[in-house]
Amino acid sequence: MTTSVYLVEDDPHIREFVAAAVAGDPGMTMAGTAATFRRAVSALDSLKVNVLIVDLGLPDGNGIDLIRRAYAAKVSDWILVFSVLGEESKVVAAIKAGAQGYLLKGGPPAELLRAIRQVAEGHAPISPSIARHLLKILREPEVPKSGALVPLLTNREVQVLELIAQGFINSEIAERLSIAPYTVSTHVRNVYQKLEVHARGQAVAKGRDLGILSRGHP
Amino acid sequence: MTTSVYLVEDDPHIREFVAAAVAGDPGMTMAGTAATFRRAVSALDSLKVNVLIVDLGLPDGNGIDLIRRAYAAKVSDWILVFSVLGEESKVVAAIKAGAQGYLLKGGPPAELLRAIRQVAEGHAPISPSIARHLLKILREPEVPKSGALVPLLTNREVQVLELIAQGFINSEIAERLSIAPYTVSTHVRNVYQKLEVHARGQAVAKGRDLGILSRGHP
DNA sequence: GCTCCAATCGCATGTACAGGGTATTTTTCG
DNA sequence: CGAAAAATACCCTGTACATGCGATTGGAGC
Repeated sequence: MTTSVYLVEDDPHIREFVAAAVAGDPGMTMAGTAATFRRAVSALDSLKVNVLIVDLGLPDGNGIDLIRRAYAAKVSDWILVFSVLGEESKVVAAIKAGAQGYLLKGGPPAELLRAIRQVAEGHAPISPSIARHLLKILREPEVPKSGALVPLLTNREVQVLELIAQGFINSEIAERLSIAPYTVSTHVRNVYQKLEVHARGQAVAKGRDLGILSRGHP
Repeated sequence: MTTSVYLVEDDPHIREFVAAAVAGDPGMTMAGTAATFRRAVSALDSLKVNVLIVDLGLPDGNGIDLIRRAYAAKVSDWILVFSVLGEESKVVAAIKAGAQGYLLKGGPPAELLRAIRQVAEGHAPISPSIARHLLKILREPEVPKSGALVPLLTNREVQVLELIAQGFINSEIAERLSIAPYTVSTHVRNVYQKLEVHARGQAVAKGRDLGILSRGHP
């Protein structure tokens, strides 16, 4: 049985390169390619292949998001990330989104083919440097404690900020906390001052960056 | 420079097998072996090797604990776990304890030697099945999706949302994107509709949860 | 007892925002 | 080329927001 491959990659050179490599292997066939995030997304509907290869450096969108969609839609048995150096920070996000393998560009063609063959056989191809990155991440799962520079919000302020992140307006927050809307305003103002922001959206963003706000459930 | 190897393994057959394999490689030397947890621990004091290989299936003790001690005592540059099938649940624990690589028994001798050479060169040798296990673990914290697909924002909408997360008001966003404030309003409205939100803070929160917005640098 | 601070409540002002429309141009893709 | 999608632009209305200020209460800690 042949292994069908679908490639999402913006660079035409790499696209042809991969296509040629796959076409040259008797056990594989190219099921198609997409050059942009948007095209890939619209192709997902009617797509059904064995291996989906995604380049994270797409010009028009979020490769992680694409992986998540493809994974949710079960368009492929396996998803491989094909990325350039310097995007290692996206490794975990990509894996969480559903990728089984993570390859770095720049290797010889044989390595790519070997990786495709590996996933088809149920293995997980991961570049050595990526594997090292994974180990590091696993070993230091919790290090958001960056010194004591994090502004300390009071309990109430955190509660208010959390409700802001959920889209409530001040009067609704007041209701939920059984306090007066004026008081909510005060809390909001104090949050702004401590986070050095001046808008609700910015406060939410900074609150997340600082680890004050917990993530939701997407 | 030769790579010195120390092996902790209870099965005499495997011990001799590994010793023979290492001895047969001109670039490696066996620095010693230990058959039990107790012996290995007492050997740690005066041990100093390049690669420490630990079998997790020791009869008299906790291999994870041994790794932790060895890691804390810095007795080796690298620690490899050499385990039998079915002990994958210990993978994460071993890695957190300090192991850099995780191999499964049963492979050909060449694979073992290759792994030792890999760690000596700074790579992380991980058996394919172990790698798959790691991926599964990494992916598990991900909350199961409720079927709803990730809303698809256009480039402009993402840009606008990013600027909102940075605290800019619509007119400032318009300036930065060289468009009319009215247009920004339109984009914001479209973002709200797609994300099913109705406030700036909520949009930022959801954008982050969905991976549309990248995190900042806290 | 006194101080500090979180938490509470209040007012006033000007601006920004959300949400309802509609319509044109530019890009993209088949 | 022609259809579709994205990006652009505009208007209006009522409400929410940001931000200036002052003030009281209750608890923690010295």
